[in-house]
Amino acid sequence: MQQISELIEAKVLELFAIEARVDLTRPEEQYGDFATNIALQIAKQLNKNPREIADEIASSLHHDEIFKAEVAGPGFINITLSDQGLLRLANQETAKGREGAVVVIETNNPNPFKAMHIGHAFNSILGDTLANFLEASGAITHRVSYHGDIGLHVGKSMYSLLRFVEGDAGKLDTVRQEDRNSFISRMYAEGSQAYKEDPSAKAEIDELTKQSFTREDTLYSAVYQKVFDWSFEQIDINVARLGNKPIKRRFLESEAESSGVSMVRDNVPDVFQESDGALVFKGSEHGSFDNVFVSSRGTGLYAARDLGLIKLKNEQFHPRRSYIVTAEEQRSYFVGVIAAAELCLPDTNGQTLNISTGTVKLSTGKMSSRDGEVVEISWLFDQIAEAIRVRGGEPDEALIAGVLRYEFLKVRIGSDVVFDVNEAVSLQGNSGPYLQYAHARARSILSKKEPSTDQISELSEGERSLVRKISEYNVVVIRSIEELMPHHIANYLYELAQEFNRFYENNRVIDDGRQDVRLNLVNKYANTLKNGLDLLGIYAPESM
RNA sequence: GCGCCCGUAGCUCAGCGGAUAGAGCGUCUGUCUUCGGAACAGAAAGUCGGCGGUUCGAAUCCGUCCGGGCGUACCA
Repeated sequence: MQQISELIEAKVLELFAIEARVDLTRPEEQYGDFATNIALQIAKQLNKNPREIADEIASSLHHDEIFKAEVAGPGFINITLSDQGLLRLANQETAKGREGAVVVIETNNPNPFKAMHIGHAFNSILGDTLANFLEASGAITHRVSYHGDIGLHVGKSMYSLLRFVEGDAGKLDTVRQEDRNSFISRMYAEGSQAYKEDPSAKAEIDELTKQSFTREDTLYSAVYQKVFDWSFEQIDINVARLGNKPIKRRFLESEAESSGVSMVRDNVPDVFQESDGALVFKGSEHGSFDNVFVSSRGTGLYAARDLGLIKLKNEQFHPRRSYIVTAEEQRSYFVGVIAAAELCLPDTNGQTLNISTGTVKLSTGKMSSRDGEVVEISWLFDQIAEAIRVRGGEPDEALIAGVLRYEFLKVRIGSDVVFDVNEAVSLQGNSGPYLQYAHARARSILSKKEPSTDQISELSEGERSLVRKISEYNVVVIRSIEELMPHHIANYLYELAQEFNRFYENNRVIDDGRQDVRLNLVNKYANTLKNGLDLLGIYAPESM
């Protein structure tokens, strides 16, 4: 493909003395394998009819044996490769645009002391997938996580927990392991409600929140530690169930806090200024908004912690790039935090990038969750498993994760995801299971007979369509990885699987006269699909 | 008010300077004694929010208006 572009560029230079950049696109199949609009682009400066220009270029290209060139429409040059040329294209390797660069990326950040919900799942899956992309492009990738182990949500949970244990932390042992998820979730919900409705509870919770920073009281500390451990046990389980790869280092807000607050103090008044007793960063001068980093009480706020976290990551990894995936409401906030960090730590300049996602909204369909506010991840797992069972399938973990991953990865990063459980769980059409099924089907054929020959001379129409689609893989993947936009791959893989299913309907493989050729193509297809699914972190099953 | 994001088929979304605007779901009609039907083929359905502009060419770029979301100092 690169050669074809260069060939045409050379012809344009030769015929018209113009140095132009020729971009090839993949047009609809009826037009050929590649197309370029170069004639339309240079028509004006040549003051010539674009079709004439296209004709000249096209006829000069005709000699080459690997393709034919035709002019169509207002002046497009459509290029069709020989079957051999197309097949060769289907075998290329992907490029390594980040070879050797050290990068850090947060791949999950649910908080302990409260339930993990669907929004956490979204960010986790996205972060993990982008980490796959970074790795695929050759970067030395460190997956990390970041969690809020201090603050108001801890106070709320501790309020209910201390009531539950009635002075004896040992009472927590009566909670069975399989109930811990919902137990933690209930404790938080109750504390949250009390905080809202009962002024005396609110005062108590504020006090318990302060204690989350120090944890000096022995009962508090014992309860805290136990539920902290449970929380991470559950977080690890749930994150793994999403299909995420393990993280290298877990960061906590408490450690980021101490690092961040001292950093802020050290940079007064150059970076931060005192205002009403608080330490403030004038983000409005840096494309953000003025924001308090250290409160007038002297405690670090969220921004100070994020600042400290940037420092900790830099010290530990010295990354070329550090990625933080968050919801869009934090977009402008992070512009400020990153600007402040770069002023305090000049060697982190250009290092930290905030990728902001849309929000997960719930459709108005039959969406039930215990408190009506959030959809807990464990509930969602159950719903998907049930849907698979209803269909007569085995709800193994890989399938469940595939449903969620694909649902979140198929939309462009930044746009909102309206999550409809019923639809996600329908397992039909443009869905994770469709792709997994399309893979299992192909592998099923291959398990009956192995492909032998790699000698393919001529392709039938249906075969050629499949090869044509396979040959698009590299371009799509390179673009997707470069832009860190998973949806390009997701959409491509769906089209690829559709193409295969079409092929499958009309082309008998085993015991057909063209068995050897077709086995080879099925093998190519299955490997291509698997590679793509691997990048998305979706398991490609041999059977299901 | 100011800043950022978004308005594409009934619904959910791709397409982000080019050839008749695509897909899934939903609706309607078919295929079906299957190398695994979680499939395939087809139909109906769109003033690409409105209006201007740039361009040989605009859903795509620019302006403006309308409509929605988020943010806008001691929450996270």
